[in-house]
Amino acid sequence: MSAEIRPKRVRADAERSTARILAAAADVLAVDPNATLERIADEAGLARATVHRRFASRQALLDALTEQLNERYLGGLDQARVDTAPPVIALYRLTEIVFDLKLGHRFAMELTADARTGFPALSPEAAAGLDLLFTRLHEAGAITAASPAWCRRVYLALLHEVDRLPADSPDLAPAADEMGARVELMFRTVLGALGGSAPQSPSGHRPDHSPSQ
Amino acid sequence: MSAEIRPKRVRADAERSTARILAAAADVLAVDPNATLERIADEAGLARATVHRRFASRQALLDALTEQLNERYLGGLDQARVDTAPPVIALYRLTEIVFDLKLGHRFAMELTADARTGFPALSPEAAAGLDLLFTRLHEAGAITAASPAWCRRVYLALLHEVDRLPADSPDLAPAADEMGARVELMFRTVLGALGGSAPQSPSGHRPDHSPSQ
DNA sequence: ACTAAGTGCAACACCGATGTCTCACTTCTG
DNA sequence: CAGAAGTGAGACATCGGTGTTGCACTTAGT
Repeated sequence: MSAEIRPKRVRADAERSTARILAAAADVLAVDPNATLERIADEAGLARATVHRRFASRQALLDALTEQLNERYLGGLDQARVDTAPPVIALYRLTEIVFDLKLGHRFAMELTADARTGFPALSPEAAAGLDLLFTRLHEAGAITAASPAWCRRVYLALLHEVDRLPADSPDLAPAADEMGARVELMFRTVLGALGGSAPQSPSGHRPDHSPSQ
Repeated sequence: MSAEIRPKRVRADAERSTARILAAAADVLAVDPNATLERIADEAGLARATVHRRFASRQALLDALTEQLNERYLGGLDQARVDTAPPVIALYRLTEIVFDLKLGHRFAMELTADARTGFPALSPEAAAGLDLLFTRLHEAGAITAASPAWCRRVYLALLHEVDRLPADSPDLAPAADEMGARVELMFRTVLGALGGSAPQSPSGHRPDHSPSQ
């Protein structure tokens, strides 16, 4: 095995291809986790061979996507000040951010599932971040659910459902922008699900009028 | 239409095989929706060829399973008196029944998803039954969520999560029997998620704690 | 107990998805 | 501008899951 020196400089367009593939994969896999590489390449506007050039195997692509996803989650957790801000505020902000990422939540949800389908798990760091948030929410009395793991599951499950909700659903009515409405619904629903009284709670902040900020 | 292959008269033997296959399929597919027919046959203790004898194709098996599932849901909806009983009671009873069915909720969840994966939809009748229940819940002021479709999605999603929750989760503590604990958690969680304040449950438990912390 | 139906086993063809390779062509980069 | 790196297109091998068939054997029904 000769010490092969791979080019340190990746050509700009190659990097762009990689990005497009990952983006396309996120989109396509969000809808159908069993989508073909052909389908993904198609969505990315590239040839299937190119996908194989950038990613040695389907699994490699999945891994890379998972990694990217986890990084973004991690970034979101950080940006939402999950560890320092008032937990209810942090939850709302996090939800906003996650929706803003526009990443396939169906795929993201699969991160919580076992690897039987070939999907790796949510990174321990990201899980820990979420756990911290829910622990703080519990301590603050904003929710009654005790175990962070359960909260995480519920959060991700509802995230998926809200994401998949048709834009013209009556439950999305109140807010002006659609994203805001989704965040609103999501926020309300998780808090309720985890035993917190979202809208009328004195400790909770009420995002009724201007939810996006 | 029934997807089963029945030449003339079905031998009791064969019928039993069919049942075992359907049961095995429900179990296996609940964990991995992409499981092999081999895997299913294995679980049923039968040869793969036999599966093909009873069901012309994988899709046929899926259809039959879906049909069976829908029938059970329908039976549960009826048994829970969704149309006449006080809606909150009906919800609790329905949840009990559905958990009792021990059907793969992961698979059941897929019923709500699009047919991209080859999974057919929840039958209109069953959907209508659920819709009726949630409409009545809304009218009774037990929940604030307006659209039955959204309620349905949340209900099924949470059903899946509660089903997949490890038996030793701290959130399952209160009740004596595990099933009861799951029903309890499920009941509390859906009502909360849909904007209702979880009342004293029919089983006598008080799920809400005073926010003394 | 006799017969028809059902099953296990193994072999086989088939199909779709994955992964590899080559070659002509395009696009970066220095 | 020139060479290197990247790409598209297509052919090709491979692999796993599906569906079929034949044959020996077991089981149910009357």
